[in-house]
Amino acid sequence: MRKNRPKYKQIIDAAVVVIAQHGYHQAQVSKIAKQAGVADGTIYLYFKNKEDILISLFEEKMQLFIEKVSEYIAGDLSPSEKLLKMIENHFKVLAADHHLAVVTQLELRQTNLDLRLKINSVLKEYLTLVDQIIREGMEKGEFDSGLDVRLVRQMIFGTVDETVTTWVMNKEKYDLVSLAAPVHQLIINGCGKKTAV
Amino acid sequence: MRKNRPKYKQIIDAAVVVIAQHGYHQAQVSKIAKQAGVADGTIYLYFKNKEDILISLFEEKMQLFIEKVSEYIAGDLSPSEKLLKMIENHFKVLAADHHLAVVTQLELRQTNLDLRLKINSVLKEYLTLVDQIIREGMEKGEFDSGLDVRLVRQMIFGTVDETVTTWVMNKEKYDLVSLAAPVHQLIINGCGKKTAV
Amino acid sequence: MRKNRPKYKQIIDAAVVVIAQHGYHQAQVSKIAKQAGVADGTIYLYFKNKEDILISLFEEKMQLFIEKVSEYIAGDLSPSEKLLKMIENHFKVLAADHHLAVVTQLELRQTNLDLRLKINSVLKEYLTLVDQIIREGMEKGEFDSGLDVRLVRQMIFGTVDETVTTWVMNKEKYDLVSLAAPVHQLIINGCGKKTAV
Amino acid sequence: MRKNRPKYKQIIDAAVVVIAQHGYHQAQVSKIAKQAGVADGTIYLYFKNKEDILISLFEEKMQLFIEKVSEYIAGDLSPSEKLLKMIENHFKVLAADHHLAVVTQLELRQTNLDLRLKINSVLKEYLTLVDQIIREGMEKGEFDSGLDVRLVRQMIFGTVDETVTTWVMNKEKYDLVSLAAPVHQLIINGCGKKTAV
DNA sequence: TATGAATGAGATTTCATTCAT
DNA sequence: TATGAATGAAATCTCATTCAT
Repeated sequence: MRKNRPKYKQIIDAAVVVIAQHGYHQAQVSKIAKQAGVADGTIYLYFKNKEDILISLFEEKMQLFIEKVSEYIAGDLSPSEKLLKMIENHFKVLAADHHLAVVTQLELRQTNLDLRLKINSVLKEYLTLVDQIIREGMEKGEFDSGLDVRLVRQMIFGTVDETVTTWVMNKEKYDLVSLAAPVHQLIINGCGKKTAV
Repeated sequence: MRKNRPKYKQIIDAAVVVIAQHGYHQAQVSKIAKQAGVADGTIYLYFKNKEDILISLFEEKMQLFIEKVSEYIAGDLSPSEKLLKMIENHFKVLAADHHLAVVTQLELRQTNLDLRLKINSVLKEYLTLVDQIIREGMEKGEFDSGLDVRLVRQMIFGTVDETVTTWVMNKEKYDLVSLAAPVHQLIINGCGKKTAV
Repeated sequence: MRKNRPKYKQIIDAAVVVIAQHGYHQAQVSKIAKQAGVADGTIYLYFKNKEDILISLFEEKMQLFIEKVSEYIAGDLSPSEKLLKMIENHFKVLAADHHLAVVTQLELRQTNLDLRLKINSVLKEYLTLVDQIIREGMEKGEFDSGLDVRLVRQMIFGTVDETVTTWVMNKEKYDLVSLAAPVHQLIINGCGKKTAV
Repeated sequence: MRKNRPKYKQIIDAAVVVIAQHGYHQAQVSKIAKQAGVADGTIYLYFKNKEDILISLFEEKMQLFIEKVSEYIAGDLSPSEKLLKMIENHFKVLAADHHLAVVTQLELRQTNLDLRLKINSVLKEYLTLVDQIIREGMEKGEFDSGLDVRLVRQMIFGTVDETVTTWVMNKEKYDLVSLAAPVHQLIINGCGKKTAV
């Protein structure tokens, strides 16, 4: 399996660094090869083409989110607590890796539509986990049972994503992780059962 | 003033159509010129360069959002109602113009970072209006007075934007405007005063 | 006759200024028109095309050289003195008009071959006057009767031209006119030591 | 070193041919590439840009002049004989290569000022050799010790250059090399009759 | 596996010239 | 005569990908 070959990860990490430092449009294959310490042609022994590097990069890094969140979901926290953990994890991973944050929030969005659709389908697995939390919350009576799962998922992901992007665009000059609690609160309020109307 | 000359709008509208139909990276100046019914060189009598077309396009169309929302804000609706109107307007404008929706949600995001920052500064005016609604809601006691305005704004814009993008990516196969009420409800719940905890 | 119409000289003078200030390749017709205070289209009422402006400019300015030299030739100076006068005049005219010097020595040489050939044919009249002086010198026994007139003319013009060009390229930081005497001396006497003076 | 790679000279020679045949302004990179038998992009592996091709071309060919003249200078000819050898060499090199003559005398002068200044600084090495001959002649008492070296150099180079240019413009229809002696004679002795020989 | 020299398609922008007013 | 908005042809350079070694 290609993923086990040493240069596979080497090239992906080089891509993250090069894209973060030079920007998506200045991240030529030759620059990535140089950063990875391999020849240009070697890239093509591990990846079908440049787009494949980016998708693989996204798949690889998305695991960092999915593995953790899967753990939380399997655990016996309440749905609201699971959501908090998920948001915290999302913020922590990106706050811990500046390059990755820049790449996922800013640079990778400059790609063509075709690539974006492929990235979206990688993202789907993550979003499905969000859906599971929402459904569990509704079933357990913690969230309003009349919620539109898709809309709520969009609210959650939209809010989280916009929060991270704004943070990156502001040069990460405030603490992202500490925003997890208030963001969670805003979302939970939105999902919460109406006490009395 | 260039904006009053007939070909200014003509070229911008042509750009929207061409970008929507062919995608950002296939929207060559010559294609836009042809669609606008002018010579390639004529484009440069109205716009400094290709990037300038896109920024102008965004500025021009952003007015469709800002003017309406400014009206609502000036009116005597409650903050919650103003927010609903804003969301409705946002969805209506984009639902009514397929090309524009594709361009703003998908194509214009493929531009380089530099252009995106310029687009963001145009967007700022719109976001400021959202801030005004949030603040008014907090002052009038309709929203929780302890809210972090920036976070709430990010939630609102993030949710609305994600909702529209998902709708566009799903080929607009369901009704966007009817999502205004439930999206608004989700947001209001998030902002609402805690009745009892 | 077009040359008598007021805007003819106005446009030529504008061309000299614009070319001197912005360089040949940045001397667009629209810039010349603006400097001359006329509309772009007006240029074409006086000149067939851009090339025609330049040739006319050269013809016009070449008169400054030819008229004077014709006078000297008609006078009763010795051939050697006539040559000195000619060189002096050449240097004086260019030293007195910085713009003209830059245009003739540097900018006008960047034109395409076709234009240069036309300019050369304008120059021919001037070179013919040089030939007359040489021939007269030979006939009067002041110059060696075995001289190849064409070669001598090339030496004279080549030396004079190279001297002016070097002076312009050195930002005209020394006095050009005072070089007339030694240049004349070199030409008349050559480098060889006079066996007896 | 790039100069040792076979395609470096191949491209330069192709440039000389293409420029001579089609003229400077019609010497597109793609034409040069085709003539050199390489792909357009290959040009840019050897040269920074189009201007770099021209400067390199000039540097490369200038060696043909400099090497020979350096030899003569090192030899034990008299200064006057060295000068004759230099002029002869200058004429021989250009007479032997029609394309090169057209390129250096006509086409390369149509370039913008910036490039011309760079070419001039390459030329400087050659002119320095001329200066050496002049100084040696003055020291050895062969030339007038009161000469202004710069002026003499301008006379020599101006005369030689003008002679070659005229020859090229006249379609090289007479023998250039046989002009070396009379040109040398003119320079050495001037037009003045020797009072005693 | 690994290399890296070579490939070649493709698009923005300028500016001399025209022509309807 | 005079205007100036509109025209449209034309060329440099980049960079993902290949393939002979």
